[in-house]
Amino acid sequence: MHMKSSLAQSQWPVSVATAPACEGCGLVERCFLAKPLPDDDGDCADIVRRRYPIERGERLYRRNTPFTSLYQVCSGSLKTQRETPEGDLVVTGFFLPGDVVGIDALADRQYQSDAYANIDTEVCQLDFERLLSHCAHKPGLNAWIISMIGSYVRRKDSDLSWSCSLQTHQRVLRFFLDLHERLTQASHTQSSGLSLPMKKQDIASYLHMTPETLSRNLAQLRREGLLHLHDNRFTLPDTTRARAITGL
Amino acid sequence: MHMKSSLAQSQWPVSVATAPACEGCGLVERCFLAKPLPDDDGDCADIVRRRYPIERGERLYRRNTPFTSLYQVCSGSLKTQRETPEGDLVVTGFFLPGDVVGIDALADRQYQSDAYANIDTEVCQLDFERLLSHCAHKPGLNAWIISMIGSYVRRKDSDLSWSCSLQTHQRVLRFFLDLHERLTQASHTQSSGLSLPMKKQDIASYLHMTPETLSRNLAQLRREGLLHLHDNRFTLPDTTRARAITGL
DNA sequence: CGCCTCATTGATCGTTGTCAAGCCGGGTGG
DNA sequence: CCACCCGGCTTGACAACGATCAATGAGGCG
Repeated sequence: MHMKSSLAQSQWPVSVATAPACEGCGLVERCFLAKPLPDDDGDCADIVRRRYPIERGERLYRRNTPFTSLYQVCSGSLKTQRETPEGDLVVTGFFLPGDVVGIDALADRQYQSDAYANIDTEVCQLDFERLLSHCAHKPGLNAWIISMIGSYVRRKDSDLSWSCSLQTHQRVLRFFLDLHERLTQASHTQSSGLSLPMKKQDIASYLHMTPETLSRNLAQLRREGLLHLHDNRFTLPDTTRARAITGL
Repeated sequence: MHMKSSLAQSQWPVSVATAPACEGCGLVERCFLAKPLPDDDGDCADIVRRRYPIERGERLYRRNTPFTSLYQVCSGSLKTQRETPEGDLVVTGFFLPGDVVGIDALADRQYQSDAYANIDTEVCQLDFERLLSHCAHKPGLNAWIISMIGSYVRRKDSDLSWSCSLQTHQRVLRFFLDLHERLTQASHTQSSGLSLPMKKQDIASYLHMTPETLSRNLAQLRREGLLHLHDNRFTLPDTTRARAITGL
C-alpha cells in the first residue's frame, strides 16, 4: 500500500541530505528534488540536472520539438505560449517556483507550446525517459509522477472553468489572488508587496482580454481598494472581499 | 491531425483473446480494455468492470466524493459539469466512446465535477487503487496510464487554447468539427450524418455562450453551407473550408 | 537626446448577453 | 383522437460590455 490517502507531495519522508547544488536555493525546504528522489537507492543521479539558469526573454523549449525533459522552476518565472490560427500569440500558462513545466508534451512526445523566461530564472531539468525507466522498481517515484501530473490537470481544469465564465474584473482579481497565493506558498516571505514576475501584456493575453481592458480593470480595482499595484509590486489589501467577489 | 495515436496505445501487441463481456461492443477493435491489459499475467482481472450501463440523465459520480475509479465510455456519451460561484452550472467536458472520464480527480482524490449520461450509455469501470498496485511490476501498464492522462491533458490544453480565444462562430464550427472527428474515429461508420449525443443547451454552456447565441450561430453556419443539422443529426458538407476557418 | 516598448486613457463601434415572445415536438390525460 | 402542457429551441429588440483605433505618457538603452 504505497499509495495511501493522498498523492500529495508532502508525504515523502522529510529527508536528510540535500544535494550540494541545492544549497542556497530558495525552494530548498519544500522541493522534493532537493532531497533524494522517492525510493532512490543512489542510481537516480542521472535524472536531474540542477539549477540551470535561463535569462529573461530566453526560450527554454520550442513548440513541435521532441519532448525530452520536464523542468521544475527553482526561481523566477516562465510562460508558455502558442499561436492562434490567425497568427496571434496567446499565453497559455505561467510557471512559478515549484511548478513543473512541459507536461503538455506527454501525450505527443512533442512540446505543445513555446516556453520563455519572463525574468531571469533557474530550473531543474528532469530527464523523462530515465525517470520512467526507474519507475518500474520504484513505486514511490511512480506515484510522485502521477501526483505531479494530477496537480497540473487540476490547475488546467480550474483555469478552464473560470477563465471564460467569469466577468472581466473578476478574472483579473482572481488572477492576482491566485498569483499571490502561489508566490507566498513558494517562498514564505510575507514582505510588503510581491513583485509581479511577468508583463501586463502577457497577463492580458492569458486572461483573454486586450491590454487596454486589463489596464482599465486594474484602475478600477485600485479605486475600489481591492488591489495595490505600483512599480511591478502588488498587494491585496482585502483578500476576504476579493475572495467573495471571485468565488475562490 | 491531432489524432496521432498517443504515446503508448498503439504499441501494445495486437492481442489475441478478447474478454467475453466485450463481445458486441462497438469499440472492441480499438479498445485496449477489450484485450488483456499490458503486461497482464492474469492477475488484473479485478481491475476492470466491463460494460456497465448508465441511463440517460443518470449521474455516474458526484463532485467532492472520494475518487475510486476511472471510467472508459463504451457507447453513448457523458458530460461533466461544475457550479460557478454564482450557482450556474457549466459543462466542462463531453466524453465519447473511447474517452476516459475521472482524470480530474487524480490530484485531490476527489471528483472535481458531476458526471451525467447525456443519453443511454455504457462504461467500463477501472479500479484505480488496484490499477496502481499492479503498476510496480508492470512497466507497460504504467506507461499506459501516463499515456492516458497525457491524452486528457492534451485535450484540456487545446480546449483551453481555443475555447476562449476564437470568435463565437469559429468556436461553434470547431466544436462540430472536433465532434465529427471523435465520433467517426470511435465507430468507423461513415453513415449519412451523425447523431448529436448531447443537448444544445449543454453545448452552449460548454462553449461559454448563451443558447440564443448558439442558435443564431447555427443558423448562420447553415446559411453559409458549412453545417447541416436537423433532427439531432448533422453533417459537415465542407470540412476543408471549415478547417480553414477554425484553424484546425 | 531620440528611439523603442510598455502602459494608460479617451471615443467609438460591434458582438454578445439579456429580456421577451413565439414555435415545435413529445408526453399526459381526458 | 385531440387538448393541453412543458421543456427545448428559435427569433427579435435592446442594452452593455469589451475590442478597436488613436493619442499620450513613462521608463530603458543606445
